[in-house]
Amino acid sequence: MTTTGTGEEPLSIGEVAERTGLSVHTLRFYEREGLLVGPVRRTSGGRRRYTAVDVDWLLICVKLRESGMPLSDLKRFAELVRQGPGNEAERLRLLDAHRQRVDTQIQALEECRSVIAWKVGVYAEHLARGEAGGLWDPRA
Amino acid sequence: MTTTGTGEEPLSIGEVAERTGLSVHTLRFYEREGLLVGPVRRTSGGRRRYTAVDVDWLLICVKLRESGMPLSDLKRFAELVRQGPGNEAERLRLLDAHRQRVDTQIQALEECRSVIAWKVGVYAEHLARGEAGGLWDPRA
DNA sequence: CTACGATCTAGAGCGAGGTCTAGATCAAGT
DNA sequence: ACTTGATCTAGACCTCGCTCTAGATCGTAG
Repeated sequence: MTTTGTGEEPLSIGEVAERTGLSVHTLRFYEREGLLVGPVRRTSGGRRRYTAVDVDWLLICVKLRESGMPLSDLKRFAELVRQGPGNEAERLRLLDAHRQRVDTQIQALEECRSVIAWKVGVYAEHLARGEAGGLWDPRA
Repeated sequence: MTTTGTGEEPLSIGEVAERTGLSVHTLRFYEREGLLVGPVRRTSGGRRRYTAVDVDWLLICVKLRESGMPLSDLKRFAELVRQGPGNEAERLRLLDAHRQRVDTQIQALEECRSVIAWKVGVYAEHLARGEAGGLWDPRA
């Protein structure tokens, strides 16, 4: 699953940026912040070489961020993984709490959507009844 | 719909804060930023008195913000309403564009949720199979 | 009249999450 | 060797959306 692309050759930061949708700046920033699971390998010349594992982790980060997980939680999660086996229960708690937040967020958004859709309907109907609609405005 | 409460008596900023969930600071901030549809009435002594219309507008603002509309768009929308009838088409465009963004966002969140749920499942299963699980870790 | 809490204005401060700059180095093409 | 473009580091800077402070005033309950 989560195939990263070209088999096994490590990728440059630019290539990873393309594949993850993060900017190279952000990739370096995330690394500095300790959001990665391990230190990224380097070439003899000092350039970063990302492995498929690195990229898979980043893709998960993207999903977690996209769904609103704060960097601090992401960092905590990365720390747990870095520590190795033994703390799976905590990792689970962290993820599950986030999942619940996402569910809540989806519900909230759906409510927003219906309010907005209703207002859109009001305007659409108004316009359909003719631009010339005289007595209208009721503050909305 | 959107009954605001006590019939018709204007409300103080504190009462509006309670009813909208915004802080009094934020209410003043929104006003300064031109996010309200009209200038808020004042008592002789200079205190704000919000009408039911003001509060209804604020409740809509809350929904739009909650669903991620930037303050700049909210401001634009307020300006359009302030200008009065004649620009309904633009109001509609603005709202409808936002509705689409909300839909996209919901879809994205649902995808995130399923990725997260999958990972939660992986951990849960691992833990169920016994804490003592020896060979495990695969970087996640 | 006195207290006390709520409100007022103007403006500073803050936390999150990047984003960009400068100046140097690396690596590949010609 | 030279040019070009990608990367490197450290650190400054930016936007967004509030949030808070100071110091004054209002208004209601004793």
